[in-house]
Amino acid sequence: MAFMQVDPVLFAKALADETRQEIMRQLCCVWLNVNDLVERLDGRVNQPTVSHHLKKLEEAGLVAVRQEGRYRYYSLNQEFLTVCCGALVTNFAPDYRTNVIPVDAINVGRIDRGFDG
Amino acid sequence: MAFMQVDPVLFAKALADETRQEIMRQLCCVWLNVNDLVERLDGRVNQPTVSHHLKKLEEAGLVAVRQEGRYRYYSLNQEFLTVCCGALVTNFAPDYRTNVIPVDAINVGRIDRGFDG
DNA sequence: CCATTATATCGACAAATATCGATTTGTCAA
DNA sequence: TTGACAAATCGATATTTGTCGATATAATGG
Repeated sequence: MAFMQVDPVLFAKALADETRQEIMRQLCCVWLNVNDLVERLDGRVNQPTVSHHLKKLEEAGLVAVRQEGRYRYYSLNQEFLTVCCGALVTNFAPDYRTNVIPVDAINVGRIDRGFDG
Repeated sequence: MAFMQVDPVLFAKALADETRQEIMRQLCCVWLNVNDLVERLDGRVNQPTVSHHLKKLEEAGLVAVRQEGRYRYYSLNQEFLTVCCGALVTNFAPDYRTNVIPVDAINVGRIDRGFDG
C-alpha cells in the first residue's frame, strides 16, 4: 500500500453524505463498476451522481480504482479508512489513543486478497 | 456516561468543517466557555458562528455542556468520538474491526477527571 | 470505421450550510 | 431593578454541495 496522507477534514467531508456512505457499504470487500453501483442503489441516484461521489471518495483516498477494459472497478480502501479513524482518535481523543492498535503494527503478514476478493 | 447512539452520517457531518475541527481541538481535555473559544480562534470567526458550531457538535453528541452561572462551558466528548470511530471501522472496514478495542471493554476503572481536568 | 456501451465531465439548479450583524434571552452584581 | 455581560437565536447572504440531463471521452465488438 502506497503512503497516503490523512487529511481529517477531507476524510470527514467524504463521509458526510448518506448516498456516499451507501456507496461505501456497497464497495466494502468487493469490486464493482459504476453501473453495478447504479443498479445496487436502485434508482435513488443515477450514473453521473455516482461518478461524482466516486470521484470524491477517490480524492479522499477511500477507494481503490482499477481499469479493466472499458469498465472501471472500485473498491473500498478499508485499510486507509482504518488509518483515518485512528488519526481522528489520536487527534481528538488522546485519552483513548492507546485503545486503537496502529494499522502498521498489524500489517505484517497480511493477506492481500486482490481483485475479486 | 449516558447511552448515546452512533449516527455515522451525523458524526461525519459534524466533523466536516475546518472551523469545527479547530474548535474540537481547542475543547480537547479542557472546559472552555464560548468567549474563551472566540478568543482562541483569534478573529477567524465571531461569537454567533462559534455558538452555531457548538450547537452542531452538541447535536452530534461530541461535546459535553455545563452551565456555570451565566457561563456555558463546553468540553470535547473523547469517549463518544472514540466510539464513533470504532463504529465507522466496524461498518466500513470489517477486515480491520479486530484492531479496535471496543470502548466499553476498557471503561472499567476509568478515572473521570470531571470539571477542570 | 461505426454503432454501442461505459464512464467522466459540463452546465444548471436546488438544497444545505457557514458566516455575519443585530437582536433576544438569560444571569449576575451593585 | 437596572446596567452589564454571556450566549443563543434570527434574518440575510454567499458559498458549497448534491443532483440531474445532456454531452464528451474512451474503449469494444462487429
